[in-house]
This record gives sequence, C-alpha cells and structure tokens, in this order.
Amino acid sequence: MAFAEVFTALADPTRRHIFEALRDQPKSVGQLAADQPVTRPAVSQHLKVLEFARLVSVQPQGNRRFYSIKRDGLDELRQYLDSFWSDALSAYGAEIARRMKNK
Amino acid sequence: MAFAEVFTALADPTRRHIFEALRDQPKSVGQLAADQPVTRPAVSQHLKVLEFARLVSVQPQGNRRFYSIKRDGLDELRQYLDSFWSDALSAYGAEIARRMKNK
DNA sequence: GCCTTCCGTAAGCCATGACTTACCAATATG
DNA sequence: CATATTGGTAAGTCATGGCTTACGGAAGGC
Repeated sequence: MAFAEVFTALADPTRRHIFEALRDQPKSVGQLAADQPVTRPAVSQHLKVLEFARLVSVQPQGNRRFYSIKRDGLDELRQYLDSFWSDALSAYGAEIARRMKNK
Repeated sequence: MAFAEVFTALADPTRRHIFEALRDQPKSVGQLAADQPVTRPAVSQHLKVLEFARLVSVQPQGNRRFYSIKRDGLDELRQYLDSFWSDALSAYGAEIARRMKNK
C-alpha cells in the first residue's frame, strides 16, 4: 500500500507546486519557498511529506539542503494505476458503454 | 488541471476502497455501503467526489443507482504521471544517483 | 569569536472535510 | 393505495492538516 502516501502527498496543491518546481533541477528550501505563496517553514513541512512518500530526496550541501525528485513514489503510483488497465477492465468498460447506448 | 480532483478523490482511504470495490462489476450504493465501515450517506458523499473526478459513472436502474468505474479520471492521472517520465528526467535522475555515489 | 544565513521543529490557530443522524423524494411491492 | 426499499441532501460535530510565529542549532563569512 505504498501508493497511499503518494496520493496524500500530491493531493495538496501547494505540495504539487513544490514537487513540480523540482522537475528540472534540485533546489534548496529557500529557493523553493521563494516561489511559493507560503512561508519557508510551511515548505519544510511539505517537503517532509513528499520525502515520506518517496517523491523527493535530500542532499545536504554545506549550509543548505537540496531537494530533488525521486522516482520511487512515482513508480508506486504508476504501478497502482496500471493495475486498473487490465484487459478485463477494458472489456468491461466497453460492455458498459454498449449497454448505456442501448439504454 | 483535471488531475487535481483525481488526487483529491483517491487520497482518502475510504474513497479508494469504494473505488476499488467497483473494479470487477458495477454496484449499487447499498451494496457498496455494506462492505464499508461507514454509513450509506457517507458512501453517497464519497461517490459524489469520485464522480466529480470522473472516476466513476452512474446508471440509474429502477429504484437503485449502479456505479461503475470510468476511465477518464484514470487517464488524466496517467497523463500527469507520464509527464514526469521524460528522458530528460531519467537522465537527470541517473546523474543524481551517480553524484550521490561519489559523494 | 560574532553575526548572518539556512532550515528544521514546536506550538497554536483555523478552515476543511469526513462522518453522523434526520429527513425527503422516488420507485418497488403487497 | 399503503408500506417498504433505495438513495440523495441538510445540518451539525469533530478530527485532521495546512498555515503562522517563535525558537534553536548548524554551517558560512568577516
């Protein structure tokens, strides 16, 4: 049930913004907070949740802590998603669609 | 930003249970509530959220309303997820991993 | 060594949201 | 018809969680 934390983490808009801000490069907490409408401690708390969901990882560098995207959480989410893509479900969906049309 | 509602919908455990209970066949509200630790009105409210997220659809049948899984919401989620699977990100991830090792 | 920068944690506030009971409308059943 | 099923909605309660300010500790610069 590892995907649970991923859903929780990405359900919050601010947390998604932070996560997406890391798409192209690692950033320090201060850098991340600068682009957010919330204070730095709030960003810190969000990063904690994202880290717990295995969506980001930290790399301390002197004074600062650089966060970057980690694929583990995304992998788990994708795995969950894939389990709904079975042929059985597709066939079932088509059947429903057919019934709806014939109403 | 259609995926936002999907994240919100699937972030709640009860809502995920309801959603997953529809994997193999459509079910009425009463049927769904019977397998949940919450009351029927609660299930109704959850179904409303799931429907808004385009994760389920309704098909009234006489007295009852049969809910079934709808792929739209899942498609949107998958699309969002895929946007993080670019080669650029993979390359970047590998680079980070390399740096971490050389620490 | 002293002050600044960077950031995590604690404590408290407040809105949101997940639940309940109570109610009502619509369809089924006798 | 009268009563029972089925299920959506309203209203109210309560816990959770997202935010703030305040603080402390660790590394950088003079």
